[in-house]
Formats: sequence, C-alpha cells, structure tokens
Amino acid sequence: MPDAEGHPAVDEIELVSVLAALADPLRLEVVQKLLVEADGAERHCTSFGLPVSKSTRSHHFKVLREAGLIKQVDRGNSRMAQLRRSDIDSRFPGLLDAVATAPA
Amino acid sequence: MPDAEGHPAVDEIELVSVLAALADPLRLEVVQKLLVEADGAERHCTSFGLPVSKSTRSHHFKVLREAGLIKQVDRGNSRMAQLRRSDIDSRFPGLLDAVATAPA
DNA sequence: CCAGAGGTTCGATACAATACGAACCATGCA
DNA sequence: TGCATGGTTCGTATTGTATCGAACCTCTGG
Repeated sequence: MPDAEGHPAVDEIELVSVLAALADPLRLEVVQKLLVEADGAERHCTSFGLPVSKSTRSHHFKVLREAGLIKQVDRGNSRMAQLRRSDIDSRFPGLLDAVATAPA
Repeated sequence: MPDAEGHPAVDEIELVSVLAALADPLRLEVVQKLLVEADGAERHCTSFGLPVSKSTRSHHFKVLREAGLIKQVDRGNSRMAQLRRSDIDSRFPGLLDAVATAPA
C-alpha cells in the first residue's frame, strides 16, 4: 500500500509501471539526470528545465512518484526529487544501470 | 534506416522506443517469454496465447519489431518471432537481463 | 499581514494507443 | 484450382495520456 504521499513500498513497485514511467521522453530525461548525480542527491523539481507548464510538470513527477522511481520530500516551501536508487536496484537489479549507460 | 520489413539497425534502436514497447503488459509478456528461450530461438506469433484478436496481435508485434526488440522471419506460410538479444545487449547492456530477472 | 513563489488539483482539449471486425494478400496443401 | 491458414491493412470506436490555464493551498520573506 502506497504511503500518504503516494510512494509505493519496494515490493509493490511494478515493472510495467516503471517501464511506462520511463517511456516518456521528459520523464526519462529526469531520471537520467538524477542517475548522474551522487547517490541520494536531491534536486528541485524545477531544476530540470522541462519545457512544460508547472501543472504538466507536476503530473510527470506524480507518475514517477507513483511508479516508485522517485521520492518527493517536502523542504518547506519547495519539494525535492530524489531517485529511489537502492529500492529499484534491489527489485530490478541492473535496470537503472542500463538506463544510465544508454547512448544519448 | 529500417529495412524493408521495418527492422531498425542496431544503432538506430532508441531507448525510449524500447521502453515504450515494453510498457505494455502483453508485449512485456511476449519479450519475457522469449527471454527464457534459448538464445536465437524462434516462436510462432500465435504461440504466445495472447487474449486478443489477430489484428491486435499483429499490431503488437509490429511495435516490438519497429522498436528493434524482435526480428520477424518469414517461414513460408507463417511468421516467426525472434528476440534480437545480442543487438539489444550490445546497445543497452543489462537491460534485457534486468527484464528477464524481474519478479513476476 | 500580505505578496510572491512552488506545487497540486480540476476541467477541458487534443492527440495517441488499444482494440475489434472486415477485407485483403500470401503460402501451402488437397 | 480451390480453399483453409496465418498476417497485414484499413476504418473505427474506445480509452488513455499529455497538455494547458485557472483556482487553490502552503510556506517564506518582507
């Protein structure tokens, strides 16, 4: 059962949902940018420079969150995105590595 | 440039297209079934038991083919599906392994 | 206290994806 | 030659997704 903010538990993360979340160019870009950061790094949702309105951006982060790819943490005014690296690694070993090393 | 049957060359295979092709439950099922076969194994398109009409089945195999995941070979009357294991492996190392070992 | 910044939600719209049946094109076999 | 089998293509209905703007909430900083 997902928590109050919509984050699924590790054993609830579905492969199809993860793949569907990654199957959008903007969301893939976000995940790939998070992959080159240090493990556990946080980034502002606005810092990715997505060329969409803020409601659309909110939608994409919701998809990533509900798929289990990212964790969103409230930091007072703003909200930080953090890749759930170890969670995905433990459930789908090698998947994020493959996404990280994929040709641009 | 894809060949006459719509198969992209190895360096034309796009990560987003592969992920989008895998993001459908039926297509993921097909790929996972091919992954447990011996490398280079062929299977009838009808042998997967997909619960859809033949026109829909044809559509899904077209998506897999155009994404570069499978190769379709004419065998006289019927058509065989073959996973492009080494092609995907060389372009996105570890991706198919992750899909193969993912929990059901 | 109030204005602005960051996010979410809602409703609407436009587009893409899935699905089907019917028509059609091959191949293989009687 | 005729016909069944396996696939593709086409048109279409249905559903889902991406997108936006407007309204609203919450926190921060004057």
